[in-house]
Amino acid sequence: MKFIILRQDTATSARLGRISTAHGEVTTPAFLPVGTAGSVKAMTPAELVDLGVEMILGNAYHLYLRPGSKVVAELGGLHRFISWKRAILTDSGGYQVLSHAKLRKVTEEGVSFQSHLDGSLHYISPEKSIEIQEDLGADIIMAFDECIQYPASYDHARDSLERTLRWAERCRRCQRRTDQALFGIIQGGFFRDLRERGAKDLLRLGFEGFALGGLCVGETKEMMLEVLDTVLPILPVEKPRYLMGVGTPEDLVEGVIRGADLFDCVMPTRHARTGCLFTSFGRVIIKNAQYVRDEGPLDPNCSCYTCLNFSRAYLRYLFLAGEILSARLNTIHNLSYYLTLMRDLRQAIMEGRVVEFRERFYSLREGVCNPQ
RNA sequence: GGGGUCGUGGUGUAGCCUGGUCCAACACGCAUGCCUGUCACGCAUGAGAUCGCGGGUUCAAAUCCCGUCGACCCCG
Repeated sequence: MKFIILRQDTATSARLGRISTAHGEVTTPAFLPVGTAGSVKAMTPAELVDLGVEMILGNAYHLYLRPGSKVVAELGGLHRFISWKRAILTDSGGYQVLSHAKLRKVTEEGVSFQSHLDGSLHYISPEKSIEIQEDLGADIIMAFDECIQYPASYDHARDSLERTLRWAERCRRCQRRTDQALFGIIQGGFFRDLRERGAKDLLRLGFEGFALGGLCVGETKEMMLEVLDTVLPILPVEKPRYLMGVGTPEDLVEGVIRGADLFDCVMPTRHARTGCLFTSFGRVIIKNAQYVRDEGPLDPNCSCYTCLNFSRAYLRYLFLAGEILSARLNTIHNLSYYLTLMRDLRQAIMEGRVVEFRERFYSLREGVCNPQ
């Protein structure tokens, strides 16, 4: 993997860049749709390409459990298995330590889980996570970290951070393949000194990119932005910065302005399936009764397939009727919205008008949007 | 013409025999919100029935009695 900065904004920390991988280039700032279990739910790879997706995210934990990372390796790796020719980044499975909290046991050595699929016992260590991710063969792989819930005590956040740092070092050391970029993950909860330590200690281990983890776990917007303001400035300019699990359209704008390059989030795809649609005016909850006879497009400013061809009334009907097409059309739109937002942000960086973009982005939402 | 069963929110039901704890419960539906390194799930909150109608018994009736209307069934 290679990363170059094409343009650095002067008024903000935003930057335009390009990641080159064996599976194509990714222009940053970029949003990665989430394809946890080897598929971006409801989308075909061809549709993702049409939307302009250059990299997707897969998950080591899920693919290890099913169909099995060895199976994927035997079938030629994840790209070939899911027929996705562009770039892939795999998550280490660390987040599942958090999301499957009930079933976990964390020790210095690693984490034991009970499978959420069949209850069988499994064990993932930093070494195991790297092995899985090398079997999957993504272009970018993540260090195995521990993501803690919010709120967390200082002592817990510190212990967890220190363990995550030791795990990061083990990940670095056990890496075999040289054609995959390994990113480290900065934890530290919402304590400024811990985040600073997490970043500085991780820098010394020499990863090819740096991620901020443990964000958007229940903290306030201000707290998250404070972490970004603390950590992003001390990261090396020449390495990609990745905000894991982030976030809302607003989060993306704020992240880009602070110098983040990569984002992934289930929000556009999951919300598509649960009827919450993103538009230039804010969120539209498509099941609401006010759309029952609404013949207009979901977002008049959007030129995706869904907005060009279907009415709000039809989208509402499809959703309430539980039609599969609802998930598909909604996902096409939400992903289109996210990808267009990122494309517009990149354009704004290129043209040196990031601040203006931000103002317009927020002003469109004032007063007009669906009351939250 | 005779006999029987049933009528409870939008839908389907529970409660009725053994009247009070039912200004009525459950499911689905409906309405509003939530969802941030994903079980196409899930969660929260809310609206909605004078218990077909009328009368009676009783301190008290969705519940017992009488009448009546309606739906369905059986016999003629």
